Amino acid sequence: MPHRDESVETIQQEMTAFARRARATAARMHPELSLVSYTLLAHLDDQQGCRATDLAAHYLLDKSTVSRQIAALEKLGFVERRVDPEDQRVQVLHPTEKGAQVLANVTASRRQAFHERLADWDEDDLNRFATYLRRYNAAQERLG
Amino acid sequence: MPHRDESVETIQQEMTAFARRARATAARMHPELSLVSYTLLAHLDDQQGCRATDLAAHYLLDKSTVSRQIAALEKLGFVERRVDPEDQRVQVLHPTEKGAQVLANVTASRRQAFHERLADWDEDDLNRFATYLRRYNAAQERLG
DNA sequence: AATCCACGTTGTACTATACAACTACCTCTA
DNA sequence: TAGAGGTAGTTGTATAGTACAACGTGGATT
Repeated sequence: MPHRDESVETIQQEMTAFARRARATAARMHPELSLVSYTLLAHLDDQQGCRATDLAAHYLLDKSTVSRQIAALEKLGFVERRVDPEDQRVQVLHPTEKGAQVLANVTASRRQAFHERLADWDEDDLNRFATYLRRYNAAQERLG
Repeated sequence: MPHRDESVETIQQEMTAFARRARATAARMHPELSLVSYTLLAHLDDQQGCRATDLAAHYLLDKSTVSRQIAALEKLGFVERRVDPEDQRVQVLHPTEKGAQVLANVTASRRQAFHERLADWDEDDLNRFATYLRRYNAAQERLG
């Protein structure tokens, strides 16, 4: 059984390796929707629409970044804006039919990739791994 | 106990969330050395020097990307090049004294951050989490 | 020697990102 | 109710990271 420090070291190394690779892998697998666009579109779908500001706050992105990402998604016809009648400043963002479709495709294909990677894991291990990841991310959010 | 699919779904979500955040977090914590530069420099340190081509192959980066990263590290005085006397085309890259110093600092501070995030984990959980991450990354390397 | 291959650099282009300045609009207060 | 101040979003500008293609130089093979 390795000492605590060794495990932490491994976790650090593996998380770093993963982070380094993730975007490129995602981009290779889904040229039509980057990791960030995917995430934003998924959030819109999940929340049944929200504001650019909410996306920025939720994902710790600058509002200008979100503005441009959304502009790109709109240009692709994946997102539409509906001005809030209550407050003319606000645009509520929604996936379009087409956007929802693409999102569904990418989600399915991502899900399949994960299933393949995890195919030979048994159910207990999967469950524990999922729990650990949630715990780790929660701690990271808490501590910055 | 969640079903297999739910665990996979959680793993996917959490890995994605982590990947999205990682670079920005690293950049905030260590403005002096990006996640990529850090990784490259650490590899040089670890391997006691290697070629740009080796870095590119190991990290799946284009050689031009590595070339520019190394150029930047050299400009900062963190890396030096030694032309291989056996083959004039080859430059063996090494961290400088200064580079090794900075690397050590960043490593220490990253390690501390991980220790903080994982402070309230018990030893068994840490060990299992480390094992799972290694296994996951190995599978990802295998399957692309 | 001629050809081919390996190593690295440079030109070019694109994406993601931040910060700052700006416009338009809302809200609150004197 | 007019002005002050705050909020939502866009645009200008700059930077980092990345890839691909074209190239130069030097080693290896035939």
